[in-house]
Amino acid sequence: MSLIPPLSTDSRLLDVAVDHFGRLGLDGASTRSIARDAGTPMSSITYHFGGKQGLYLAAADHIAAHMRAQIAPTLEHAERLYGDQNDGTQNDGTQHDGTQNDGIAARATLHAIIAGMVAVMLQDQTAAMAQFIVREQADPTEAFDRIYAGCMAMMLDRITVLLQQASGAWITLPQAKMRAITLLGQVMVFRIARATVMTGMGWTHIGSDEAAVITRTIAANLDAIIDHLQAGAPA
Amino acid sequence: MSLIPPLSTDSRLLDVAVDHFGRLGLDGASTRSIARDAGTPMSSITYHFGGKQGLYLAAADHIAAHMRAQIAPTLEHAERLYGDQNDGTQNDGTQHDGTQNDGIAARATLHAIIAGMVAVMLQDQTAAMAQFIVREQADPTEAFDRIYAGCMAMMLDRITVLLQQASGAWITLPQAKMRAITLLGQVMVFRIARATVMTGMGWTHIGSDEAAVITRTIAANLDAIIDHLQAGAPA
DNA sequence: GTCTATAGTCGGATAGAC
DNA sequence: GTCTATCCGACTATAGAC
Repeated sequence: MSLIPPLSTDSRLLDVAVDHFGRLGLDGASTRSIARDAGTPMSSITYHFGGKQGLYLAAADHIAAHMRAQIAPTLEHAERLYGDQNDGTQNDGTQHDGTQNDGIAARATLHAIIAGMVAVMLQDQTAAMAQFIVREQADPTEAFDRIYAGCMAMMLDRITVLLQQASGAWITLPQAKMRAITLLGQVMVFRIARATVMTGMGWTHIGSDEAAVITRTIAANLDAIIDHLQAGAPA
Repeated sequence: MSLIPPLSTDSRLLDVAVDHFGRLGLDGASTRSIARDAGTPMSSITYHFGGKQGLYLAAADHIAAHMRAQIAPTLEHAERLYGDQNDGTQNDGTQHDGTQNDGIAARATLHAIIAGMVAVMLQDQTAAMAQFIVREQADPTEAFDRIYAGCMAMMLDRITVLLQQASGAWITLPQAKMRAITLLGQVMVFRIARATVMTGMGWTHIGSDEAAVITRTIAANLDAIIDHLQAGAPA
């Protein structure tokens, strides 16, 4: 919320806090270390955020904002390319005919979103954020509510609606949401179970080649699932 | 390893340790609390396990053993039903003809394994274990190696081979392993992102109905993926 | 084998100087 | 707004009684 460039005390504290809280948890992280890494005395945390807990909640908001900022451009770009799914007009102003084109556009939008999510998951800086979120899922506090409302709800809902459109509305909304969650799992596993992926695949790092393999695999699964749903076989 | 029923000091310590280390991590958990919950003085940890780190590694082995014990029966049962994939004989002694039957048997075995894994993930007691494993993936120590070697390698490899057989060998081994990992992700998400699932689906608990919905959804995705691969469209 | 007592370190909160 | 100094509680490890 600061107007000063990117180096104010509270902004530095937030970045360090996300990293430390993510890696160590609320109890595990120490305000002393966070303050030291941010180059400020410990009592500045009390001054700016009211205490450890206040900093923790601010870190949660910071994570939600980061995720939103990373995903939003992909979402907008995809929907600009393939047309808004919610009205009957393409971005060039022509009408399209409903189910068929909607399905194709929805599928393409889904591919773009999934690719964007994979890219975010492969960023180094999302490691701590992912751990923060995972910890909050295991024992949700107010921080989870903020992250859920701040970015997860939007992403899940968007993917759910697109899946329903892409499958030709053969499935109910809860069924589509379940599919959206399994898609989330397929993307998430490459962040959360990174060590298993590296060991299992025999990879030493994840470069552009490995990233492409990951994206292609999930994209192929997505196509398989949509085709299956279009064939009218909801489970 | 104790021969005394199920209540020896070290056995109680191990159970409590898995829970505490899982929820709080190596640094976050305290030997004081673990000892207190196990009803034994803190110094018994030094005596039985050499210290905090020793207890931590023992907890990792305990987790691997638990997972193996939970999954092994499902694996054996499935392969007893549908025949061993590695030789040419059914369990009734008759020969089968190769690709076609192998594919059907492999698919059925995969369904049984996935259902078993989902059931394990929905157990309350796997919450702490999953968190333990997630934490080790983010910053692997010797504990991860033990868990990977102790159960994950076996499960991943088995699923990989079965996927290859079920798809009629249209895909390479690395491609099959990638699919196995995405399957793992679909199962995992219902444990790791439990709060998101509950909020997103509007569930208040996961009973047998919800468990059935989860299993059916992943099973449908599995069929979709296998069908897609059989059609000869590897990504 | 089991337990008590203690040494030494590090944590968060806070008061108050500047 | 920024920083120092201090209080008090919790932690691991260890020595040694029984």
